[in-house]
Amino acid sequence: MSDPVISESEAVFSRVASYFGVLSEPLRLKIINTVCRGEKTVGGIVDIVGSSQANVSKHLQILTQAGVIDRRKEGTSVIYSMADKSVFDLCRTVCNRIASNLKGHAALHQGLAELADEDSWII
Amino acid sequence: MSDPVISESEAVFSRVASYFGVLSEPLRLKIINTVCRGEKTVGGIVDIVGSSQANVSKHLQILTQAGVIDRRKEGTSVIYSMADKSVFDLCRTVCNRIASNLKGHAALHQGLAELADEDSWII
DNA sequence: TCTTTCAACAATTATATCGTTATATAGTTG
DNA sequence: CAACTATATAACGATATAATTGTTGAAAGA
Repeated sequence: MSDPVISESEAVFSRVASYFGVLSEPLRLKIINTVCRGEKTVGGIVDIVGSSQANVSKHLQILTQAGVIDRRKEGTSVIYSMADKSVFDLCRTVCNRIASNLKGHAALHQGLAELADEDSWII
Repeated sequence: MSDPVISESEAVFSRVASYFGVLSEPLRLKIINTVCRGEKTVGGIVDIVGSSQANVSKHLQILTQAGVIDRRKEGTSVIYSMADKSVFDLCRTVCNRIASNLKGHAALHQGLAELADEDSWII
C-alpha cells in the first residue's frame, strides 16, 4: 500500500463530517427532539414537527441509516425510537457554545447602548 | 406576542443545525485538525491540507465566523488559531460513536462469516 | 517606484440537498 | 379479493454549497 495514511485519514474526516451533516438540518434535530421524548410512529412525528409525511419519512431514513434512531414495525405502523443517546451530548455542547456566544453579543450590545446613552458625548 | 414558543424553538433548531453544518465538511475538519496542533498561517494550512489557497481561505472565513478559530494579522501574514476548544469534545464523541458502529459491523461481519463457514448448513 | 508575496474577493460551474407531488408497497379489515 | 391506512420511494424543481480560476489589495523589500 502506497501512502495509506493520507487516504485513510481522508476517509475518517469524511465519515465524521457526514455524521455532523446528519445533524445539520433543523427538521432532523426537531425529529430527534421529538423521538427522544418517547418512541413515536411516523404519523405521530409528522403531527408534531409540522412537515409533510414524505419529507419526514425521508429524514427518518437518513437518521436511521446514521444510527441515530431505531426502526421497528408494529402492525401497519412503524415506530421510531432513540438509538444513539450520545447525540444529546453533542447538542448540549453546541447549545452551550451558542449560548456563551450570545452572552458575548449581549454584553457588547449593552456596552454599545450605554455608550450611546451616556453623557460620554457631551461636547 | 402570539405563539412565540414555536418560532423561537424553530430559530434554536436552525442555529444548532448551522453549527453542525460548519463541521460537516471534511476540509473544514482537516483545517481544524491542523490548526489545533498549533497556530498557522494560511499558507501553512494550505500546504498541509492540500487544497487551493482560495478554497482554504473561504473555509477559514466560515470557521472564523462560526467562532471555531481566531484570526490575527502579523506582518503580511494572517495567523489562525483555535478559539473554540469544545469542538474537540464534539469530534471525540462522534469518533467514538462511529468506532462503536464499526465494531458492530465487524461483529456482524464475523457472525456472517461464521454462519457461512459452520456446519449449520448441513442438510 | 517596481516587484514579490500573501491573502481575500468575485464569478462560474458542478454537485448536493431540501421539499413537494405523485405513486408504490405492506399490513389490516370487510 | 377489494378497500383502507400507514409508510416508503421516485421524480422533479428550487436552493444552497463547494471548488476552480482569475483578479484585486495590501504589506515588505530592492
